[in-house]
Amino acid sequence: MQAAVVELLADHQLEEVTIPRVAERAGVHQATLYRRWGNIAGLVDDIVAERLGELAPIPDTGTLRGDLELAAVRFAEAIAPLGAIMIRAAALAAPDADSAVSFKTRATQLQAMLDRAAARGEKTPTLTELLESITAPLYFQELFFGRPADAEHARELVDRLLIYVEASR
Amino acid sequence: MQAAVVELLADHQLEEVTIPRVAERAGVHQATLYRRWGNIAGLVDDIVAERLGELAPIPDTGTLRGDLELAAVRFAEAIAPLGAIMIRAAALAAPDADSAVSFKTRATQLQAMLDRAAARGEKTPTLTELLESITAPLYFQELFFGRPADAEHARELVDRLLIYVEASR
DNA sequence: AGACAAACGCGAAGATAATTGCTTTAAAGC
DNA sequence: GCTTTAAAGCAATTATCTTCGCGTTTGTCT
Repeated sequence: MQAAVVELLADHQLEEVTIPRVAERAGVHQATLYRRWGNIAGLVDDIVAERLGELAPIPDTGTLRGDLELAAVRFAEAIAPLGAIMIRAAALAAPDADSAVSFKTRATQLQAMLDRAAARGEKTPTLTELLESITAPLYFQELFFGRPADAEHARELVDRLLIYVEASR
Repeated sequence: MQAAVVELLADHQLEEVTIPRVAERAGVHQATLYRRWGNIAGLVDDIVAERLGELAPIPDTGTLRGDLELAAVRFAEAIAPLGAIMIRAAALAAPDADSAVSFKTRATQLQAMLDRAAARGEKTPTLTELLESITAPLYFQELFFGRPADAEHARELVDRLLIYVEASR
């Protein structure tokens, strides 16, 4: 299932990736996909969540900078191969229940990461600051400029966030 | 045309806003819309660009902070009434030619704004830093949390950017 | 093994969207 | 005022998605 969607996204426009096509490629019946996910957005969103869970687990390196960088780089690498298209598809599904849950879960884990840093006595950003300073720009660049998320950019963003945190607290 | 789309977006899901429906509401023939825009995404993207041009002209207040705040607040106010839905629709159309042009135009104007500040001798962020620190978070919050862009939040982001710029240059 | 529940396969029917050739209206230039 | 050109209306055709009832498989529990 995962494979079929990723392959289709690789050489088709997002609008061309439909339930019937995914079903054909995956060798399952369309009705199965419609029953399980309802629409393409739900399916793709599920896959993004799955990928992030596998490829971008929340790190625990012992320092805030280490955690942030690893989290950011992993995140960038997990979404990069799929390009802007997958992010757009995931964004489409955003406000409904399921994807909200997967997002919330991830947010909770990131919060725990920040809490660990705070417990060590480090100056830490808020979760919102983290999401807005790192996740948001990575998504944004993909979405509007087609710039794939890469490790170097991710590190740059972490740096920017930490400079701000140091300066303002 | 504008009106028909905005009205439909007001009380329908994005997927329910289709060319045939917009055409009916606007009292024009669907073929007209298909010929001019090809699909819904192109149409919506056009409308977003038009709105931004009208409602969020690039300011020239005399100070960087003033410019940034006004630009951010206007931007937030221009997109807020449309909610996440319109951003998603615009994002869908992102990488193709037309929307790239409108985006580029806007980016050029913002760059000019930054240049003016630099000419006055102010410490200025890069265009990328501006987009990533202000535009990206506003989009992100709308997209994933349904939090409408509001003036206060916009100002907070400007503040964050300027603290960073002061601290790092 | 047998019984049950849950998920999947199948194909057809129904609904909607997208395209097309042609006609008609409107506008612009001369 | 007339000609030319571009855009909009129109309706039929085509393509595509989406849903549905029903039978079959698969896995689990006893």
